[in-house]
Amino acid sequence: MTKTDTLPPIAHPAREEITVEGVLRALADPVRLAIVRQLAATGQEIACGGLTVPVTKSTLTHHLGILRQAGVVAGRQEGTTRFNSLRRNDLDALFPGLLDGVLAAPR
Amino acid sequence: MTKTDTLPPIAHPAREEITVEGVLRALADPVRLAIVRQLAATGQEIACGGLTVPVTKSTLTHHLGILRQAGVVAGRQEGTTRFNSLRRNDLDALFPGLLDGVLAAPR
DNA sequence: GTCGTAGTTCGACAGTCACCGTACTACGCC
DNA sequence: GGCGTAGTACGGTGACTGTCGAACTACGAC
Repeated sequence: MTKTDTLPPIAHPAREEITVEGVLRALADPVRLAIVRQLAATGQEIACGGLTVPVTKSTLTHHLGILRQAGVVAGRQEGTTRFNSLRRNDLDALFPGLLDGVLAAPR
Repeated sequence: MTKTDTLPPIAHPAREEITVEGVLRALADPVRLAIVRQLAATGQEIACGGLTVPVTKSTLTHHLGILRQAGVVAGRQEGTTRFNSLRRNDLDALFPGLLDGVLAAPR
């Protein structure tokens, strides 16, 4: 059928699809770690333009894509703005303590 | 003086030298994750030859070097055998919950 | 001394990755 | 409609990384 059934704008992995290795690989980059830290610090959604990272827009899109594919962040489209949020519930449920351990680290 | 003062055979980072990013990067590889899992499962030292990994000896040496540099594992030389152990104390002190979260993950 | 075993070192090679600039789409406002 | 802004897609490039085989060192046993 050609009607607009559900029409998911962005693809995210289901909770069961998230793997430790994918998450670790996603977090093992200074830029992505900075993104996650900012999302965790505010505890709110942040638009791409609201993230403070030392890379260009295209590179930022690249990193957000990796974080999204790994199941670390979720994206919500609203107009031309894309709001990113941390999938804390899923990560804490799958890997309890992991995210807190990473975020608590001084460096 | 040229006497044998302490004479550390293998160089490991001090606890303060360990960084989150380094640890994450070290763990973000299936082979290294398998090594860490085996070390954690037994809770004891394991010689290089006692590790079950699908790579050659030289590649295994390479991975152990990365894990050691990151401060994840410690190596102790005894004759021609090198015993590897998990630096659980240091990791738990620096990043509480991180290692447990990783190890508890089903995949 | 000789031999076998444990592990490291040294290129070399293929694949991946972070990064960028440019071009493009989509939305909102005038 | 026309324009500016938000973000994505694409193509390319340099750097890093995982992998291997072969050569090497070091220790222990015979």
